[in-house]
Amino acid sequence: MIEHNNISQPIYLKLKEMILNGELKQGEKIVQEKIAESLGVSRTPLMKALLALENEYLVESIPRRGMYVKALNKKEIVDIYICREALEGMAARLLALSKDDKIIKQLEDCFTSFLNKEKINIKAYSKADEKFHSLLIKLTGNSPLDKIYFFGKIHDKVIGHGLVRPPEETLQEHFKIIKAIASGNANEAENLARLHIKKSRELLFNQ
Amino acid sequence: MIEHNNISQPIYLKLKEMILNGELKQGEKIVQEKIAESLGVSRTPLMKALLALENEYLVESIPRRGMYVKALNKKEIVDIYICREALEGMAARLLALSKDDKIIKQLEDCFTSFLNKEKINIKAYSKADEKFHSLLIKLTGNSPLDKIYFFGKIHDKVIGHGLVRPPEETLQEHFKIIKAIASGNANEAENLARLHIKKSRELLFNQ
DNA sequence: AAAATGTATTTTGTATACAAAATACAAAAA
DNA sequence: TTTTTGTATTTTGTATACAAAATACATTTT
Repeated sequence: MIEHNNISQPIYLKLKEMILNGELKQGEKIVQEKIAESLGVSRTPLMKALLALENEYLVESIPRRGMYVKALNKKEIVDIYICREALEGMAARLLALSKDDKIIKQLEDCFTSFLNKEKINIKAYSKADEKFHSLLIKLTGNSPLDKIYFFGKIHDKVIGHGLVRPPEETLQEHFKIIKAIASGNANEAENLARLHIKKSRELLFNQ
Repeated sequence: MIEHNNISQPIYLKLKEMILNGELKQGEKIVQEKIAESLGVSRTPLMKALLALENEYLVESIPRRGMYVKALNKKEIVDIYICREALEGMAARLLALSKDDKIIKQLEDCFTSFLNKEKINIKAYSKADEKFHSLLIKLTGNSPLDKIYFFGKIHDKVIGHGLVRPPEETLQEHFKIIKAIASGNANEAENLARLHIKKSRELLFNQ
């Protein structure tokens, strides 16, 4: 039966999930007919989804050869962190300038449940971390910024558990960033947000 | 006759050109069959090109309605400039840290022909300006950064002639940025690159 | 005349068909 | 055995076909 309501979107989401959870492995070739059949769709909407994923650095196309799950080398990971540094730094600056209590609240809410905890659940914290960083971007209301920030989920895949540094170390930093935003100190907010990413990058790089 | 060597790429380039030079107007609907026929191709490779353009903020898709040439409002233009501020600032920083004479040479070459000129040709300077800013990004060798920097050409379209401020004002600034990069002063390079964009943004905003 | 309804046309979204390029693999040659 | 060559198979890139949604437009109703 033929559907006409955006099959591409679910395919896109499904493939993204499969890539991020490792069901499709790095470097693996995506044979269109095979994947299309396994998902019960034709190659046309599948191709749309793949092109979207290519633009998110999750899939790589080699013309006349096929689509491959993007395999990130160390340099690319570092380069992605450098981009995040620039973008999240700017986001923190913008939020500090906006002075909106609701924004502070939402950012704090990511982490309040982890305060004064003896042991922090890594899985839960990792999710909160991802939420926080993506919120930082979204709350700016700058849609071009949001459009080019698609790296958030990538490191999840790169680093097994999704965290480069332990929660004990980063929880503090997150609240410092929020505090700087709340105080309206744009320079401080930007610097702290950048330092936060930079520390992780340097740790990854010197591994 | 059926071709099998990336028709999408030329279509993409052609459409991009048509959008940037105004042949396709902002907000105009792109009726696939019409464009496909006028380009002598089918809808399949056209769709690939359109999806690529969508990811570059040049085309907007409204599901089940069609693809439209993206019309940028003032907020979006400002938001794009904010992104450029973050990205080009970071690029200038990276180049300053890299300390490579060839890089300095290439950046300088963009503008040397305009030095000590009585009258500067706007068209030529506008092209040089675009070259400079895209080089700034490319020379970092950071491919994710290059991938997310696709705004360079957009303001060309937004601002008629492609320049927000007169060459007399910006020529100086460009050389100051290059000088800071050459001296290896990363903070200075980043600040100047950001200020350069910010000034144009503020001018646009207060129009 | 304006609004509502129904029908015809257009256009999108998806599936399928098919040619050419890429790949796999077996047979022949070195 | 290793390399080369030729053939069969697979897979991509493009074109086309077709159903459903969207749009246009004329007719009817108020």
